[in-house]
Amino acid sequence: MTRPSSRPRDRGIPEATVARLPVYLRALHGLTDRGVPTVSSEELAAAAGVNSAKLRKDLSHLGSYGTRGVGYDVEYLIYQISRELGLTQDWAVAIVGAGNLGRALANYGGFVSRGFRIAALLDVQESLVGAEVAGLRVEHSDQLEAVVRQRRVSIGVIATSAAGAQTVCDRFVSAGVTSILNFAPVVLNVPEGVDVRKVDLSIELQILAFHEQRKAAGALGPDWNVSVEPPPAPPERVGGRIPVDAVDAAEEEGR
Amino acid sequence: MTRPSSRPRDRGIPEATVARLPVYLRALHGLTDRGVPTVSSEELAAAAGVNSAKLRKDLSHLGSYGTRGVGYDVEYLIYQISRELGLTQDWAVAIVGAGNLGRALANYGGFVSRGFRIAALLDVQESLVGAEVAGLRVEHSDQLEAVVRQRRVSIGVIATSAAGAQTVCDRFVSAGVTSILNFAPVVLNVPEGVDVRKVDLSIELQILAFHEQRKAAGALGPDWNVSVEPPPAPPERVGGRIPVDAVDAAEEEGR
DNA sequence: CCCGCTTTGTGCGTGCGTTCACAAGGACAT
DNA sequence: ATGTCCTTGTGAACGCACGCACAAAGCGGG
Ligand SMILES: NC(=O)c1ccc[n+]([C@@H]2O[C@H](COP(=O)([O-])OP(=O)(O)OC[C@H]3O[C@@H](n4cnc5c(N)ncnc54)[C@H](O)[C@@H]3O)[C@@H](O)[C@H]2O)c1
Ligand SMILES: NC(=O)c1ccc[n+]([C@@H]2O[C@H](COP(=O)([O-])OP(=O)(O)OC[C@H]3O[C@@H](n4cnc5c(N)ncnc54)[C@H](O)[C@@H]3O)[C@@H](O)[C@H]2O)c1
Repeated sequence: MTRPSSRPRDRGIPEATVARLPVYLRALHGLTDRGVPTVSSEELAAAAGVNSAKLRKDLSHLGSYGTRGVGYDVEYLIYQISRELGLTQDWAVAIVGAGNLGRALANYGGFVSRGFRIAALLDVQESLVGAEVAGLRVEHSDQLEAVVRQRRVSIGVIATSAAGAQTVCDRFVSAGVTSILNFAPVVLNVPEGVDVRKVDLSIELQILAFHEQRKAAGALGPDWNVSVEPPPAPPERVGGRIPVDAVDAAEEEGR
Repeated sequence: MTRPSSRPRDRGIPEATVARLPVYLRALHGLTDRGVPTVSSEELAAAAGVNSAKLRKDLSHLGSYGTRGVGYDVEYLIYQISRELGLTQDWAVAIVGAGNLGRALANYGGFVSRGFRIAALLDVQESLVGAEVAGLRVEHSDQLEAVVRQRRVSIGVIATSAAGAQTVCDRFVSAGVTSILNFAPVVLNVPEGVDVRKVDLSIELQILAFHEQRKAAGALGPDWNVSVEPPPAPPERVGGRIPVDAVDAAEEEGR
């Protein structure tokens, strides 16, 4: 009621919606490439692999950008979603860990495509420092804080071994980074206000395995995966309680 | 009421729970490595980064494996979760695409650690075929169907360019693979009964950017990201409708 | 100018997931 | 054997997300 604008009636966009906006955006880019000027919610939803009602509700959170009876103007919608996601500005990203994964990330074209710029690639290992990867020179991770401040890094990517992840995370945070993307198989501890997203290959595989097992189980009857051997330890109590304090510190390479 | 067993009262485990079981499993492995025999829901929850009530409810879906007043036997719980996830058996995985990412995946130790075995690494590019990566020889993707059948591959990983992803996916499916992990920035089309999980770096970054922008906006007042330029196209209608059929076919490198 | 067609934007019912809070259960000491 | 203490397992309340179904709105044709 306060503003006559047709934009966001409410600045609180549901998290589930935010996670889908990039998918819509990609589908829309595909449409512009093919010269399509306008798209209906039905068509766009199909391209994005979602329900059309869900798509419309998602878009309605940004404002009223469609035309009834016609659909959405592709270019305009791209602009609006991009702005909402913050892609109209440049984001400087620092990658720590120049191993297999870190180098693959640095070489990844899709990284740069939408407003994300790799500002630095850091590693602790001396033998890697100075090497050139994707037009970047690997810098020593001692420089982390300096690099973050000087190059206005706002997103940190952790591609180190699991052992180093929490330390790197802490340093990112103390340098002022409040958005972190973590590839190491560790639960990171961060203060309030810092966003962490994790990408965990091992977890994805395990989820797939679970469903795969289900499918197989259906064909073979119930209880087929119950081992003939008795469970390894009929939970027999022996020792007393052992206090566990720094549990989240010691996690080893991807289980 | 039918079975006296203390196991699954209900075989339907919530999807959200399944997604967390691997996290618990990892935390539990960390505990065994430190020789901890028993853990309370409070401690384990802290290690996994979740609410303890949620942890208990999650575990309760598998059965009643805790001891009141004491907690959970670590080894035993590891066994139960592993079995539920299907990790007590071996899963053969085939990776298609031996580019930067595919090679990083093949080299990834955490891949093999828990019952997952890389059965093949395939690529269409002749110059890559025959190369050795992580003890594997790259094979030509013509061999996909043969490899899947002969080596009992049940999980397919797609690490090709976006353009090739759907084709590879179709071939996986027709060869009988019903679980697919997709790294290409494409919405895959699969028949009922096939599970697809996607890992999309670009989406994760965009979600982070969204929240990062939010935080900055709070400090700078509302509407700060509204460009001074008028929106690129005051959605002015020109041409007529253009039918869009194969929308999901044409997607380009990660936007 | 009005009418019919198409598609948006959304109110509403439903179901899932999260969290609180507590009774029930088991271990250990006495 | 009994009491105390601790932790599990879960009932219940709440909130979010999804999808149906429809009224409102714009467009084009007559
Ligand atoms: N390779 C994959 O496909 C893959 C997939 C999923 C997850 N991961 C995870 O990503 C991480 C990296 O994987 P990778 O295959 O590149 O491993 P890697 O061993 O090849 O590379 C790790 C790099 O991080 C550096 N490093 C370690 N500690 C550091 C620190 N404190 N500061 C700065 N640099 C440090 C090392 O010097 C090394 O170069 C691992 O945690 C791994 O579990 C990898
Ligand atoms: N590199 C990254 O960090 C990263 C991150 C996220 C997503 N991705 C996505 O993962 C995919 C692979 O990335 P990359 O960096 O390894 O790219 P890349 O170009 O290095 O490798 C792609 C490989 O796939 C092969 N290929 C293409 N079409 C094929 C087909 N039909 N059958 C078999 N092989 C085929 C190519 O020959 C090439 O070797 C891309 O879709 C990319 O968008 C990459």
